[in-house]
Amino acid sequence: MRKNNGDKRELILQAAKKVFAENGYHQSSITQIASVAGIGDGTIYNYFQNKEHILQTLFHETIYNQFVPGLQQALEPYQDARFMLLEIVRYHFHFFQSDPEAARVIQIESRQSIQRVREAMRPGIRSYARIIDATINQGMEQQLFVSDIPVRVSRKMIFGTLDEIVTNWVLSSKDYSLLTSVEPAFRLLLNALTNTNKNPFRNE
Amino acid sequence: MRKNNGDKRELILQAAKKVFAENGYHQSSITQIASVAGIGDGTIYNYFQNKEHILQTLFHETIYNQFVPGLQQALEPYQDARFMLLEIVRYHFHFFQSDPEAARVIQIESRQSIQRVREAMRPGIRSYARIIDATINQGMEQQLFVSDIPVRVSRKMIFGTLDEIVTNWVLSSKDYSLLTSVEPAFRLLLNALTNTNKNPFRNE
Amino acid sequence: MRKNNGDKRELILQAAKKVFAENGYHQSSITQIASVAGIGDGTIYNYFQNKEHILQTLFHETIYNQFVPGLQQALEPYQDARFMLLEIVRYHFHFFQSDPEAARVIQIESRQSIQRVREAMRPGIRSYARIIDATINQGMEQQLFVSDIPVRVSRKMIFGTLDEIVTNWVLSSKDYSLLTSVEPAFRLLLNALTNTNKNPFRNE
Amino acid sequence: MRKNNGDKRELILQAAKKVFAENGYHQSSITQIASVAGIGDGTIYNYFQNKEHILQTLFHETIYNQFVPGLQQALEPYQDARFMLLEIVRYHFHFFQSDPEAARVIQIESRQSIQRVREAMRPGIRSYARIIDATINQGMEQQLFVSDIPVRVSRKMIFGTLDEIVTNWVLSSKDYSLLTSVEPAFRLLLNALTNTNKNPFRNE
DNA sequence: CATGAATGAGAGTTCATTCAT
DNA sequence: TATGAATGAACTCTCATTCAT
Repeated sequence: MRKNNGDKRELILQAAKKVFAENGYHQSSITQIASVAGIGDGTIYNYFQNKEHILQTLFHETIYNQFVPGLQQALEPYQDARFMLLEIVRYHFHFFQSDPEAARVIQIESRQSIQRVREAMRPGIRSYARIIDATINQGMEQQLFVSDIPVRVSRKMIFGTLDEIVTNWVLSSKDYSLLTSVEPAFRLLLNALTNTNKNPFRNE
Repeated sequence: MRKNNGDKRELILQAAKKVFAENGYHQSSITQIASVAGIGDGTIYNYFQNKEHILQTLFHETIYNQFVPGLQQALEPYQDARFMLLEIVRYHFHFFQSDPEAARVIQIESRQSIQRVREAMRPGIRSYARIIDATINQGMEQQLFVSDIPVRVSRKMIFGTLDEIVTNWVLSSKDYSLLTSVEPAFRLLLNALTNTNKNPFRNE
Repeated sequence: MRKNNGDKRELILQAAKKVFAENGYHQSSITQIASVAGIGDGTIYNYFQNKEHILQTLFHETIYNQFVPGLQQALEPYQDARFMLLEIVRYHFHFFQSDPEAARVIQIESRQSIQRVREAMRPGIRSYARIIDATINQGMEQQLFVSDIPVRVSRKMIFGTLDEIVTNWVLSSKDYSLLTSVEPAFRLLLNALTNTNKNPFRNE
Repeated sequence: MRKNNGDKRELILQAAKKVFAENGYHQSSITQIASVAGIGDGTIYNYFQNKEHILQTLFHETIYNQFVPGLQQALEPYQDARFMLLEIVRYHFHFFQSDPEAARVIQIESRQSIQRVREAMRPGIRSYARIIDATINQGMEQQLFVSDIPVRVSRKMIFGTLDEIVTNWVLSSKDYSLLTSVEPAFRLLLNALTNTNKNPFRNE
C-alpha cells in the first residue's frame, strides 16, 4: 500500500526535526531533509510552501497540537493550583525530555529572528500562556498565591524558569535527567507565588 | 590625523549591532553592515576575520566587557543578599532598556545553533552566572535564603525570569518601560528564595 | 527524454577546454565557462566539485583516457623500437595538432604550481612515461639503442623534445603543420639513441 | 646610510622570487612579498607597475641579465662546437642548481598563460636560442654536426631536453644533483647531432 | 620616498526553488 | 504526485591597487 499524503507530510516533518536538531535551521538544506526522508527535493514543495514553512509547521504542531493538548489533559484531574503548578513543571520537563530533538528545535531553532517564524509560534505560546495564567488566577482565587503581583509577570517567571532549565539541558550533553529538576524548580516557583512576606526586607 | 583602529573597529561593531538587531544575523549581509558603517565591504575584513567573528565580538564585548563589569560595580555597595538581588534585577533591566539594539542581539541572535558563537558567549555568561551564584550563596550564609535548593536551579530561575521578561519586551513594541517590572520580578524572586514551604501542600 | 549526465558533463568539459585555452586557467571564470556551455553557473557544481576539479578532469580524461590508449593502439603493429619511436613522434604531434585547444591546456595550463592539479596529471604522465621507457628498453634489447645511457634520461630527452616543439607551435600562430616536424625530430632522436660514437671527441 | 633605490628594487625582486617559488605566482600576494621584503605594500608600486611586472622583471633579469651573459662568458674559451655543447649543458644545469628558487620561478611560474608575461620572456629566450643556434651552426661548419636537420629543430631538442630535466628536478625533492645529468644528457645530444643514420631502418 | 588602511570589483560557491518529465 | 537536474540570485571573502598622510 502506498503511503498516503498524511504519512508523507509527517515523514518530512520528522526528517526536518532530525536535521534541524542536528545542524540548526540555517545550516540545514532542503536536500538534506529530503535525503533523510528518502524522497526527492521537489516533493517537499508539494507539502510545504518553503523551508521556513516547515519550521513554522514543526513548531505549531509540536506546541499547539501536542504539547498544549497533552498538558490540558494532564491538568484535568487537579483542582488545587499548587498541584496544577507541579503538573506543569513535571509535564514541561517530561515532554522535552522524551523528545530531545523536538526540544532542540523548539528551544533553539525557533528562536529565529525571522518574523514569520515567530508569528507561527504565537498561537501555541499563547495557549500555553493562557493555561499558566489560568492556573495562577485559580491559585489567587484559592488564596494560595500572592495576589499583588501581575499575573503576566508571574507567568514569565514560570515560563522563563522552565525554559532556561530545558535550554541548559538541551545544550548540555544531556547526561542527566530533566526530571531531577522537577522538585527544586517546583519548590522555588511555589515559594515565589506563595504569599507570606509582607515586608521583604524585614530583619526578624 | 588618520582615524585609529579603535574608531573603525567600534564603528563596524555599532553598525553590525544595528543591522543584526534589525534583520537578524543570517538575514544580514556584510554589504549592509559596511553600508551602514559608511565604509567599503573589504574594510570589515581588516578588523574581523569573518562575519561570524563580528557577532562573537559583539557578544563578548557587550556581556564580558560592559554588562558584567557594570554589574560588579553596581553590586559593590551592597552587603545584604536581598539588596544585591534587587540590584541584579534593576541593573539587568536597566542595561538592556538603555541599549535596545544590544538587547535584541543578545536576546535573540545569541540563540544561534552555531557552536562557535555559543562558545564566544560562554565567558560572559559564566561570569554573570558566577555573580548570581555568589549572591545566592551569600544569602544562604546570611540565613536569608532557603538553603535546600541547589544554587544552580535558583540561578536558572533568576536568569530565566529576567531573560524572559527582557525577551518579551524586546519583541514587543517596547512602549512600556522595562523598569516597571523591577518590583514585581524582584518580589517574586525574593519570595522564591526566602519563603519556606516545608509542606507545600499543607492546608493551614 | 532528459539529457543524461554524460552529455552535460562533456559539455562543460568542452566549454572549459575552450575557455582555459583562450584565457588560461586563472584568468577564466566559472561564469565564462557556464556561458560558453550555455548553462547556469550552478549547474557546473552538479558535475564538478570546484573549478580546480574541472582542470584536473580535463587533464586526466585527455591524457589518461584519450592520448595514452590511442598511443597504445597505434604502437601495437610495431616490433622494431625504431618504428615505435617514429610512431610516438608522429602520434604525439598528430594528437595535439588535431585538438589545438587540448594542446594549449595540456602544454601551458599543466604548468600550474597547484599541487592537486599536478597530482591529477600524474597517472597520465606516468603511463606515457612507461610507454616511452618500454620502447627504449626494447630498442636496447634489440641492440638498436645505446645501452649506457639511463633510460630515464633518454625518456626526458624524448618527452622534452616533443613537448618543446608542441609548445612552440601552440604559442605560435599555428600556421604551419606540426607534422612537418615529425621527420627531423625523429631523425634527431633516433640519432641520439643509436649507438655508434665510441669516442665523442674523436677527430677522425 | 639609507638603502638606495637599486637596493630596494633588488630587495623586492629577491622577496618575490622567494614567495613565488614557494606558493606560485597566483597564490602569492603583494602583502606577502612586501612582508618578506620588510617594506610596506605601497612601496612596491614605486618600483613596479603591478604584480605582473614583478614576474616579468624577475624573468627578464634572471635570463637576460644573468643566465645569458654568464653563458656567453662560459663559452668564450671554446672553439669546438662539441665542447661548446657540453658547456651549455653543464652551465644550464649548474645555473639552476645553484639557485633553485630562480629555477622554480623560471620553469614553473613563468609558464603562465598571461600573454604579457610570455612577451617579457621573449628577449631572454631568444638570446639563449641564438647562442644555441650559433653553436649548432658552428658545429655544422666544422663538419662535426649533421647538416640535414633544420637548426630550429635541433635547438628545440636541446632546449627541450635540458628544460625537461630541470623541471623534473625542480618538482622533485631535489635530493640528487642536477650535475649527474650532465654526462648522459650531453652524450645523447651529441649523438643526436653527430650520428648519421642515412638509412635509419637499415638492418646491417 | 614610504606607508598601510581603505577600497570595491570580482571571484567561487551555495542552495531554495522551479518545472519538464 | 514524485522527481531531481537546472537554475541564478545572493552570499562571503580576497587582494591588487590607490592615496592621504
